[in-house]
Amino acid sequence: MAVTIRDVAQAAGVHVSTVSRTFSAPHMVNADTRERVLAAATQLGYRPNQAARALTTGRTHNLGLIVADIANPFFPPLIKAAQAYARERGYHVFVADTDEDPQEEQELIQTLAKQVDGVVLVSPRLTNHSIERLGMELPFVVVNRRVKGLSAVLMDVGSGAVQAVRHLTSLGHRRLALLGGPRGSWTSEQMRKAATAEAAAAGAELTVIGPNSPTERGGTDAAPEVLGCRATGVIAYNDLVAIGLIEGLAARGVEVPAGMSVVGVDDTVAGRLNRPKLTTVAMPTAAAGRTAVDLLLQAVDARGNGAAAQTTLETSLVVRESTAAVRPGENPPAGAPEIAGAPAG
Amino acid sequence: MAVTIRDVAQAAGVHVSTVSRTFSAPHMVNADTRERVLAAATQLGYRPNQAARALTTGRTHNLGLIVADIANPFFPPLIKAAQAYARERGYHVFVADTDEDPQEEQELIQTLAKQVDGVVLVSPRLTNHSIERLGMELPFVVVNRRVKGLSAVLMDVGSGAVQAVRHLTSLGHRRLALLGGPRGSWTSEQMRKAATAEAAAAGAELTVIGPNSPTERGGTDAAPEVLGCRATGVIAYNDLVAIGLIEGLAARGVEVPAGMSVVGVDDTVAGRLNRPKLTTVAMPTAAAGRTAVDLLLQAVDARGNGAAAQTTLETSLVVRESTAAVRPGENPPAGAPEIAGAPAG
DNA sequence: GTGAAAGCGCTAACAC
DNA sequence: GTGTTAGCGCTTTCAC
Repeated sequence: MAVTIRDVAQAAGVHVSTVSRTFSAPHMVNADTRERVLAAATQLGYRPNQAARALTTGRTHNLGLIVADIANPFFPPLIKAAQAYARERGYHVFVADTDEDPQEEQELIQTLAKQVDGVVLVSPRLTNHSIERLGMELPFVVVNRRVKGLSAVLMDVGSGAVQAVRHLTSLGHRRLALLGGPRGSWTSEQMRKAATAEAAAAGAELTVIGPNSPTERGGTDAAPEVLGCRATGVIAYNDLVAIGLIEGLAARGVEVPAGMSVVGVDDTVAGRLNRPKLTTVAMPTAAAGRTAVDLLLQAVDARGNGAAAQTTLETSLVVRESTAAVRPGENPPAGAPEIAGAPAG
Repeated sequence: MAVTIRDVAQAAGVHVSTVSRTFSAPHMVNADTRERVLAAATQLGYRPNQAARALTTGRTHNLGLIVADIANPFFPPLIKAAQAYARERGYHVFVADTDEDPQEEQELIQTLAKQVDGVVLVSPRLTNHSIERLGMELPFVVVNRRVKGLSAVLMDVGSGAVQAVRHLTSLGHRRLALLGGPRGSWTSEQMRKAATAEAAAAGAELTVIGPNSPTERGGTDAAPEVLGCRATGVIAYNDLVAIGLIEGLAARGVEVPAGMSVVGVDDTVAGRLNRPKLTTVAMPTAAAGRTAVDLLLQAVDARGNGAAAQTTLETSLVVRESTAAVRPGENPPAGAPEIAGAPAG
């Protein structure tokens, strides 16, 4: 097998405990001895075995990161950032994909439990109740979800939706549509509430369409309904849905942004590369990944005590080419009574 | 702490070794006893501690997966497939991102070494020599690279490039350009060789442009050069480069596919969603992920004996909207001598 | 400041 | 078929 602490001890002419101390509590060992041990260690290419170490310390220095779908363009930047940040702090991370299956999610958590110090759950599919129960045995941080007693990082899509509505109304749009996400999505619900309120405040009409599949297909399929409600500006659940919608509209002879303004959410590469380039609500996914790891490590250190922390990350509208001023005549006929809008604030 | 094998033994009224056997060699224990042990185990919620198990067996049941950049759209499908397949076989996977840094790659491998049974290296940035050396201590599988003594999964981009050239020449294009990837890319070199040979065989001219950054920017920047060589059809190193090129051409008043045909490589979402939809060489990334894990597990089981296996995966051209027949008059004037092409085969 | 010894949770001979 | 024992690589009392 590989080189162990015993080999180093022998080579340095000290006892194993001294070698152990040199690595886990260097200040407790005489400088000279330390040098000698370190020299022997590098000479032999010794690396402490984390797994063995974990057996006595109870700290694996590993984290779990569980997402619904690695291939969904929303996740990779988050995974990348979480992994990089964890590494900086001396942790390795298991990345697992549940394929949107709650059953698999639970199984994953349980098999991972003994090998990690904590896990980050991104947009979990498990019920709050299940998560709470599992949370008793292992530190968790949830992303885009609120679970009693657990730290969470939330992305403020509500404010993003508000910005999107303002952007559209400032371009003169008065009839808006919101393409919601899948049933039960926390994000979708936040968007709906915020957009509805803001539209009302701005005196605009807003039709909510959904639930929709969070995919390109979801957008394409919704195109007829969008046209049906006579909206001139629409906010989609995410970039994929927005892109699908644009396609669906094109198939029906409506060009974006000339005939319709479309706003996405997420700011994925796909949207950035789309033509027209997508106006979208940028989600702070990388920051979310880092923050989640940060909170998790805090929770790990606190070992049960220490209150759960909630961090809300700001979103921001990125204006590109898929939105434009409403065409004259596209709004309710001049002179017709506007929908009464409650003044904001 | 959590529930251990000892608790189960006590509850079931047997000794720890019996419990151990019930989990690692069920056939070696009497059916009745086994039932009793299993009952006690589930009742207590016992799960074997993999890390402790690894200490004696030398098998961690963990794998490492090291990629250059998680956020690059090429990798997620591979990661997803590898992870899913590993899980099916009872393995968890550490995913790590080197940020294209060979130093970091090496460090990662070394710190991971003790915690995994093997690692998959995707498009490694380390030199072959370094990899060979590390390969002595740990089973490796490399993807898109050949390293002496190690199993590898290769994607046949050469054949993909040939298909792309044929597609373009069959559309009447006679002056082609190839946008290479970054310096030292195995993939890029394979493409160059294959495309050059096939173009010659088809009596077409092929200009190689590069090295280019494997990003959208790389494509945009290459636009002037592409125009300069008077090509009417171009094959880009990957989808991102292709998309960038299309943009760069548009900025110069050249529309795709009317004014220029463009073929990408990878078949990422980005290309699928681009407008015009990208004609591209589909890379079997998911299959590569699965195959890599498969080969790795074989190597792990063989423990040093067992020859290194090489698997080459086919690529295939997906024709969409970014390629079209050459415009009349765009080729060398009729009557002018064609470039002599060596007949194929 | 360093050595000796026990033990983390588990498996693997070896007895019986 | 099951119990006993030693030990995987490491940390951590406790002596000295």
